[in-house]
Amino acid sequence: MTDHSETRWLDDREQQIWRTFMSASIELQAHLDRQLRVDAGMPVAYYEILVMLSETPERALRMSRLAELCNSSRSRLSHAVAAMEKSGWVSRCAIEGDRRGAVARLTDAGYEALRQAAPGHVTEVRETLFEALTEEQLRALGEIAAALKARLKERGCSRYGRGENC
Amino acid sequence: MTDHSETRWLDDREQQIWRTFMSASIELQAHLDRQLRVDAGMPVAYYEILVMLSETPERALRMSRLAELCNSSRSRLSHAVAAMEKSGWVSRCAIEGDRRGAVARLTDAGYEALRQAAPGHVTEVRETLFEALTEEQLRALGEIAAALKARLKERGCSRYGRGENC
DNA sequence: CGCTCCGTGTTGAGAGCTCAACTACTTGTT
DNA sequence: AACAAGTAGTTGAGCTCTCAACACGGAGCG
Repeated sequence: MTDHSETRWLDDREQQIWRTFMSASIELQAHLDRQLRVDAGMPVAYYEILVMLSETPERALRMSRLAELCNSSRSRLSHAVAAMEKSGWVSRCAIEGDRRGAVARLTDAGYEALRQAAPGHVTEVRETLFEALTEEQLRALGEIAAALKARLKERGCSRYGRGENC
Repeated sequence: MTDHSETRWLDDREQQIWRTFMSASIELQAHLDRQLRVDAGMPVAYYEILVMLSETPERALRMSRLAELCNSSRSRLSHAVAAMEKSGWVSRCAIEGDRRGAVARLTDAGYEALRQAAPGHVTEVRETLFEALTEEQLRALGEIAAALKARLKERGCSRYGRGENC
């Protein structure tokens, strides 16, 4: 609480929109996470990491950069990469010119795992998101999401952002 | 994968909408979770449970019903209620007429904790969601969320739903 | 009754996340 | 050069969630 005025509570309509939105997005994430765990043996967060790595020319990225791209904390990424290193999907090596740095590189096995996981995941995304919405809704969703991200960026870091890069 | 046809990949626009939407909703949840942990010492999932309990006349609900209302598995709720029982926010007691059942009841301390947590949370929701969107976007978001939930309900349980109630 | 099946709730193990603390290196300043 | 401050990444503890297994009571049927 920053102000000392009376709280402006949500009215019924706002409540309804709010709860529906939150439960829809949570359920969607949970659904996709379960699909990937069952079919590919990886949580969706790990999948995202593999995707980001696969989209670079070298299939490799510096840890800090990778964390940004994945909306992840450094800590979380570090744990995740450690776990995926055990699975043989990723390898870590030093970076030239900065002895602090570390680079995560997608291994061939990791690329293969991603190649096998991708079709099921994309199909699930298409069927649960894109086929559920009209073109107009899709356009609106893009704008809404962008507005929310902008809002969070503008004020998020100041008070309840991740302790990092603020 | 259910079909054997070629995967229909996401085009650039779809990718962009998809990633923006997911990262916006994840960040929003994380933001609100952090706010509640810092200011009220509870994760947002626990807050939701307290809210549901507080909205009933008796401030009490059967576990299974409470789980439904919170979009939670029975297991998760059981762990959560156990934790909140330790905090003194909730108490559990038997239910009459069905000796399997259990009822979670909001204690006075729990109600008080909720009363103190609510203003900060609601203010945060208003500022990060409602004030970020136009009226038109809000209306659209309500419909989009409803469509997504309907979609998930219709096909979710069949393949990757929670192992329960399917 | 005795049987099976279903529903309710709990439990424990293990996975992944957050937070804070820490090491190690780099950059900027004097 | 030397020191302070900042940056990169890791680590461990503690917490919450998931999953599978379990215990126990209820319901239906022979």
